[in-house]
Amino acid sequence: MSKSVTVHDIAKLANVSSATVSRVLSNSDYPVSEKLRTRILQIAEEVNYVPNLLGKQLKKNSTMTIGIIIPSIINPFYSAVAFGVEEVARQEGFTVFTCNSLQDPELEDEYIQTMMEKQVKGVIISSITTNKEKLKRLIKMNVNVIAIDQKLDEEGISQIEFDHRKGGFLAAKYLQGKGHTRIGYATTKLNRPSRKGICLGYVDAMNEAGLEPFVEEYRSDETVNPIFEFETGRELARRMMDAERPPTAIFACNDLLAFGVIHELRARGLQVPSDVSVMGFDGIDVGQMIHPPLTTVKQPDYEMGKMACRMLVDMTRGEDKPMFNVTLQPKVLERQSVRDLNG
Amino acid sequence: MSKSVTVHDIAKLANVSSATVSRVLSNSDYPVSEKLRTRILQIAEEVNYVPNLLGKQLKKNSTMTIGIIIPSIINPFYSAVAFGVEEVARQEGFTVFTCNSLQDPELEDEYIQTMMEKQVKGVIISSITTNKEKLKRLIKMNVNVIAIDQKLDEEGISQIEFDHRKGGFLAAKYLQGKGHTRIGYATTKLNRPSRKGICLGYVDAMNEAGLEPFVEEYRSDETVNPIFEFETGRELARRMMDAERPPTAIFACNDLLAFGVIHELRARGLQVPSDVSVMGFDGIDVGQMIHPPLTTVKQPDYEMGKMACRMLVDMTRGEDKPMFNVTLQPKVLERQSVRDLNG
DNA sequence: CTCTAAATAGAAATCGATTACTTTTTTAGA
DNA sequence: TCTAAAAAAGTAATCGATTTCTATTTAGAG
Repeated sequence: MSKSVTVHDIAKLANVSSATVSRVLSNSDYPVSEKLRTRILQIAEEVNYVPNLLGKQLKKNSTMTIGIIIPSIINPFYSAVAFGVEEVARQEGFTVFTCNSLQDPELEDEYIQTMMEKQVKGVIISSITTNKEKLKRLIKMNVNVIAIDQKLDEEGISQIEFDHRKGGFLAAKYLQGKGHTRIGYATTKLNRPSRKGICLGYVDAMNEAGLEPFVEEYRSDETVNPIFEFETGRELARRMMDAERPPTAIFACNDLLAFGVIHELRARGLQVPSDVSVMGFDGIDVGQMIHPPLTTVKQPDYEMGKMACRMLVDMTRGEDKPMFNVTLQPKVLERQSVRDLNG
Repeated sequence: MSKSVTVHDIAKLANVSSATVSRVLSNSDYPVSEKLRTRILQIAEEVNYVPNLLGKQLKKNSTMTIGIIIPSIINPFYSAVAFGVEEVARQEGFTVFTCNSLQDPELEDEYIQTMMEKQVKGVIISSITTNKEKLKRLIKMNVNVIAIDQKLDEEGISQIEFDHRKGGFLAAKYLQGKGHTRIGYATTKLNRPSRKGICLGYVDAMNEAGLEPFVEEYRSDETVNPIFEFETGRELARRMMDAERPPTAIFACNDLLAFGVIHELRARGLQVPSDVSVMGFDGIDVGQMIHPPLTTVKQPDYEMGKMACRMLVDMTRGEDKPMFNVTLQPKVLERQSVRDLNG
C-alpha cells in the first residue's frame, strides 16, 4: 500500500542528495555536517524510514544471513542445536534461515541451492547426503560451511565433530562398571557415520571386556518423527527381551529410543532399573523429567550450535578463512535408570 | 573468491543481450527463439550459474521469505508449530527466518524491525508484547501478519486462536467426570491471555459443579527453558500437596509442568494415577512416552503452524487481503494419568 | 507483392542503497 | 593574504536481475 520511503524520498524532503542521506543513515564515517545530519535523522524518524536491506546487500554483496539445515526441528536434539545457533547469530547481528531436510537428500540439495541464491554468508549443516556436489558448489561460491553432527570429509568445510565412538565406548564401559555383562545395543538403521560410530564404540568396549556384543538394529528407514523413534525403541526392546538370553542392560542409540525401550519393559511388567537397566544417548532435557531419570551420554547440542555459529561468524569476519576441526567429547550423565549389580 | 557469474557474463559468452538471458533463465513468457534459448541454457549450465536473488527481489519487490517469531524453539510446542510452518512454506517455495524472542518485548521488536528491513512477505508471531507500535508499522509496510497462540487484537492482523478457556473447562470437566472433586490447577504466572484463559475455563467448570477452585500460581517470571517449567511443576506440586486439603487431581497449565508435578508426587511416594491424578495441557509428543502416559488437552501445534503458513501464503497471493480469524478447538487426549474414582 | 501484426532481440531504465569520483567550501599553515 | 589540504556536498555509476521501450525481423492476409 503506502509505497515505502527510500533514501531518495528523504533526500528530496531535506533538500540534499541521496548520498548524504545514505551517509547519515548508514552511519558511514564519511563526514557530514552536524546540521544536515540532525535534519536528515529527524526527517527519517518522521516518515518512519525503514531501510530496504535488499538494496544495501546487493550493493555490498553481503547479507548478514546464515542458514541452518537439519533433519527436523521437532527432534529435541536439533532444536537445541538450532537454539544455540540462533542465540549467537542474534548477538552478532545475523538472521537465520531454518531448513528441515527431513533426511531427504533431494530436499537437502534444494535447500543448499536456495541458500546460495539467497546469498547467505554461511551454512551450518547436518548433512546426510553422500553426493556432495551441491555442497562443493556452495564452498566454491565462497559460502562458509560448517558440518555438525554428521561428519563431512570435504575440502574447505570446517567440522564440529562429536566423538560418537568414544560415547558408545563410555556407555558400554559404564554399564560394565555397574556389573552388567549381558549388554544389548538397540539402534536405528546403521546407515550413518554417527550411528556406526556409537555402535563401534560399544563393540570395542564389549570386546575389550571379553563380552559378546548384542546389537539389535531396526532396519527400516527412519522418518523424522520422534514418535517413530519411540516406537522403534519398543520394537527393539521386544526383540531383545524375547531373545534366548535377554540382556540385563539395554543401551539405546538415542534418548527417544530409550524412552520406547523403557515403555516396553514396563509393559512387560519389568522394572527399570531393578529388573533391566536402560541407558540413552544424546542427553535431551526431557530425559531428566521421566521416570526413572535417564542415565545417558551427553552430546552437547546447545553448545554445539553456539560453537558452530561462533565459528561461522569468525570465518565471515576473517580475511583469511582458517579451517577448524573441533571434536567434542562425550560425557556420561549418571541418573537413575541403571542398576548397580556390584555387591 | 571466484566472482559469481551474472546474467551479463552469460550474455557476453552467448553473444546476446542480458535481457534475453534473463528472459530465458527466469522462465519469462516473453518469446525467445529456441536456438538462443538452448544456447543460453547450456552456457548457464556450463558456468554453474546461480541467480542472485537479491537483484531479482529488489527489482520485483518481492522476496518469497517469511518470518516466524516465537518465544523459543526448544519448547516442544513451538518447535512443532515451526515445523508445520516450515513444511507449508517449503511446498510453496518460501523460506523461513526463525526468531526466538525469548519472551523479551525488546527482542521481539528488534526482530520485527529486522523482518521489515529484510522485506519478508509475512510474519507469523506469537507475541507477548503489550506495546504494539512495531507491529502496526509492520502492517503499514504491507507485511502480512498472523498471530498465533497469543491473541493479538489489532486491526489488520489475522489470528489463529486457540480456545484456551474451553480447554481449561474441558480438562476440569473431564476430571470431574472421573469423580474428582478436589482438583487443583497448577500454573505459571498468569500474565498472558492464554494462561488466563485456561485458568478461567477451569474456574468456570469448578463453579458450574459447585466445587471450590484451587489455583496455585508460580509468580516469578518465566524463562524460556523447558527445565524451568519442569521445576516449576515440582514446586507447585509441593505446595499443593502440603496444603491443608491436598487435591486428588492436579491439572497443569502445560505438559512440561505436568512432568514436574508427576516427578514430585513420585518423590513423595505417591503413585500416579492411583494416589493422585495428573492432567497436562498442550499434548506434546513426549507426553505419550513417559509413565504414565499423560492425559492432556491437545492444542494442535503442528496443524496450527501449517494453517498459519497456509493463510499467509494465500494472503500473499490474493490481491485483496481477506482477514481470517480461526479458532481452533481443544480436545482431551485420554491416556493413563487420571484415575477414575467412580465405582 | 504490399502491408500489418506478431515474434524476436537489444538498449537502457529500474529497483534502493552505497560509493567512487568530482566539485565546492572551509580551514589551517606559511 | 595566499595556498594546500581537509571537509562537506553532490553526481553518477554500481550491485544483478528484470522490464519497458525501441528496433528489427518474420509471417500471414489481402
